[in-house]
Amino acid sequence: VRGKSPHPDSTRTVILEVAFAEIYRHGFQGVSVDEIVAKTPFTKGAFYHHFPTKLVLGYAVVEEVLMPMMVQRWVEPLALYENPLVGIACQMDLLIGHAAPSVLGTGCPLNNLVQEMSPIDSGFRRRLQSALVTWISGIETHIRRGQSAGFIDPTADAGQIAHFVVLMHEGIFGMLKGLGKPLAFQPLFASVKQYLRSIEAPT
Amino acid sequence: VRGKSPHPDSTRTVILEVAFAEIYRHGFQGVSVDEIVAKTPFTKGAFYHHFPTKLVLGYAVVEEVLMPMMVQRWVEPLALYENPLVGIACQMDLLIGHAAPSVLGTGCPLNNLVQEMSPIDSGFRRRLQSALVTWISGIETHIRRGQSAGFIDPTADAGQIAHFVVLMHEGIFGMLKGLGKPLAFQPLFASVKQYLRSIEAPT
Amino acid sequence: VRGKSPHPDSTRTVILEVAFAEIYRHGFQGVSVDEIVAKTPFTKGAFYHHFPTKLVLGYAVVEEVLMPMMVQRWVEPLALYENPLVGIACQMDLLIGHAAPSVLGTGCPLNNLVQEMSPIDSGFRRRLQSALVTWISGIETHIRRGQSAGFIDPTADAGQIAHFVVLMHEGIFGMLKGLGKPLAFQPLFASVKQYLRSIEAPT
Amino acid sequence: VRGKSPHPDSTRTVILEVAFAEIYRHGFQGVSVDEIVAKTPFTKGAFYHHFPTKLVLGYAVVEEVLMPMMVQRWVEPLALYENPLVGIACQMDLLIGHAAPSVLGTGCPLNNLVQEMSPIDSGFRRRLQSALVTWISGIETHIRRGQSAGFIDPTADAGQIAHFVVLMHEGIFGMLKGLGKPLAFQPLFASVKQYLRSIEAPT
DNA sequence: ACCTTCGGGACACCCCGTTTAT
DNA sequence: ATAAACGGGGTGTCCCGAAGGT
Repeated sequence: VRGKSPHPDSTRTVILEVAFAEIYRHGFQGVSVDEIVAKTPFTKGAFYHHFPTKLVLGYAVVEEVLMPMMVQRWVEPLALYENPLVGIACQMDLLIGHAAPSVLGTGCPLNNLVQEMSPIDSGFRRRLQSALVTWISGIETHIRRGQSAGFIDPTADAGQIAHFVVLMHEGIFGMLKGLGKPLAFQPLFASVKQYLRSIEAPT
Repeated sequence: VRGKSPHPDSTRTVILEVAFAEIYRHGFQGVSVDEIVAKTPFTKGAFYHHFPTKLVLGYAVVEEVLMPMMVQRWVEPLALYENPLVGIACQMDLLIGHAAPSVLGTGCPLNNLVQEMSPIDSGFRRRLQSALVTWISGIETHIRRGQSAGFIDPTADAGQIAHFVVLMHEGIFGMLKGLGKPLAFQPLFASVKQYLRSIEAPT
Repeated sequence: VRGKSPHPDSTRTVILEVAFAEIYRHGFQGVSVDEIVAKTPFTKGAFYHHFPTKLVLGYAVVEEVLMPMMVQRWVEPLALYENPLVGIACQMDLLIGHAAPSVLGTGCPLNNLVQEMSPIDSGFRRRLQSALVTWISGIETHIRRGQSAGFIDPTADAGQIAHFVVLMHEGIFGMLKGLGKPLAFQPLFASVKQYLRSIEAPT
Repeated sequence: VRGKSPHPDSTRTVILEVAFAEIYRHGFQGVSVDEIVAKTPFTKGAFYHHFPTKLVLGYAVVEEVLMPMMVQRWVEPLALYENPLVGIACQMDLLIGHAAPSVLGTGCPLNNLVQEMSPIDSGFRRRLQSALVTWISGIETHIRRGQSAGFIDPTADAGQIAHFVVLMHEGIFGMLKGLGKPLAFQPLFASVKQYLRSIEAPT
């Protein structure tokens, strides 16, 4: 944050966002630095001024773009719902069931990177693991709130539920991507709702 | 099938298996033809004698190695169990819960390729989709058998259940890969069993 | 020229010789692989088929081009002279004093590489050291012959003389290169002859 | 020398000295501007404020660091000796024979640059030539003094001797660098002394 | 004036998947 | 079935200029 400029570090930010979009679509190994800079108004010289290597760019994308996005999309909105189980189902229906078909074919950005880079590079592994844990922890907090508020079976293990909720998100993304048919969402979503009902507090 | 040789097409088979192993670990884009042939007793010339391009090799790996393997590991063993729900749980516990930790870090071969290649190449997409559908259909057959035999709620949608069962498999693989801790299997497995119980036939 | 040709591996040889010439003129660090291949009828792909890295090419140039050349130019011709001291002086006069001025400005190939690469890379250092030792040993053999034949003071240390003879060769090359005036050869050569006279056998 | 500042031109001086040291070890082409500035407390911007190009820096290193150093190390000390031949031998023994082994492996700064840059760039060539001539002239002055004082054969050509003395310095540096063994100094030094004796004034 | 951050392209070395000649 | 050759592209570095703060 330098001086009075309104766009303090726009170059870096622009590169990060473009890189995120390209990595999202072609994978980290499938994108070249040339392709990324070609989609920005800058050159490779500017790129390597901000990021020493492509790998470091990848790390920055995870930390500065992907992780905040996961929290913003999947955790924070839950605060708007009194019953977190309702929130989870509604958000899933909203962000996946009603998403553009093109997005569904590309899957979940976090899941994509986990599948591709976790076994290859430990730097990625650590950061992606951290993102996953953050996501799960965020869900867990809301599950506990739902237990306190009497919506969820208080004897259930909140952490275990949170893990499974995230698993179902990743699983849905993966299945839609693999099946290539957005229509597959409804049956899968039905099973999700059935699971969520099974952990409601007994009335 | 060349005549008197006891290993009719050993070259092609060896390449396929080596390629499968390398692709499994580094991804399709992360492996080079050189690396693959270096792990076989053959040369690059032999490689291009059997496969016109790297992409065609990838297709052959999916069709001739990966897809049979999925059926053999996840569908056929279910025939050994009277109750398919028990079979699903037992196989999952056996092949994932008791697998070597190194395998868990590399995930599910099918899921890996789906995540990496489905959005990039339509040839891969079709073949991987076909593999997924085959897997799901195989499960569905056993689910129907379980309904007929009175183990599973007969009013449930067998196809929907089969989809979710596969989703849970891929989800577990993905979560274990992302969390990097094989210990995460037990809590996830607990949720899987809870779901399976929820679709049992009412007694 | 391929097949039953008497030059079975011409590509590698051509690259080696072109590389030697370029390195001779611009130094190893001063030449790019692109420049080298541009001066051959081949492409970069062919280059990296024969040499895994630029460094390995450099090693091969030392071993396969430079070292044989030193022996051929500075050691073998001495066999033609009954008195090796005469041979040393005549060869020096012939190969340096009457060489094209352009050659003198570029110095001695061995000395050039020693100055540039010895302190930087141990692989170069070992090979260049070996070339120097070979040169010195060759000279020493002829010095001993001269002692047996009664031309050289038999009490002198043949190895020490050989070292100094090589030193004078490198020194002359270096001075001519540094002074940039081929005319400087005569006074330097006069001192060389004076030294050689000082080790003649006493009459 | 700028007036009231206590460090008149420290930035430029610091860069020059760091550059000299780096060029000494890796050669001019082997050092990058980045490496040089990284070893100073300044940035690349400061560098290019003082030196328009890397080449100009190289020229400045020759003129302002290397050349004064040569005079100071190899010419001025000779004034301390009544007999310049003794001075030459003693200084050589002192500055080479008793130098740290690490220095010997890096050779003579002047010689290094001559070998590397003289054939490549005329600006370097002129300046290095000038440095060499200065060195030789300095030696020649002392040789004449030695002739007047009766230590050196008065019929000898002082310029020729001076050239050969410098040749021997460069030759020794080159041989030690190439052979990689500081132990080689003694035999070489013995030959040097023998040459020096051969030009003594006849008694 | 001095120094810094930022950016620009050209080019470095090396590897890629592939074809051709043998 | 092979070794040799092919180019185009991979990441990263090079030297340097531009705009602006102190």
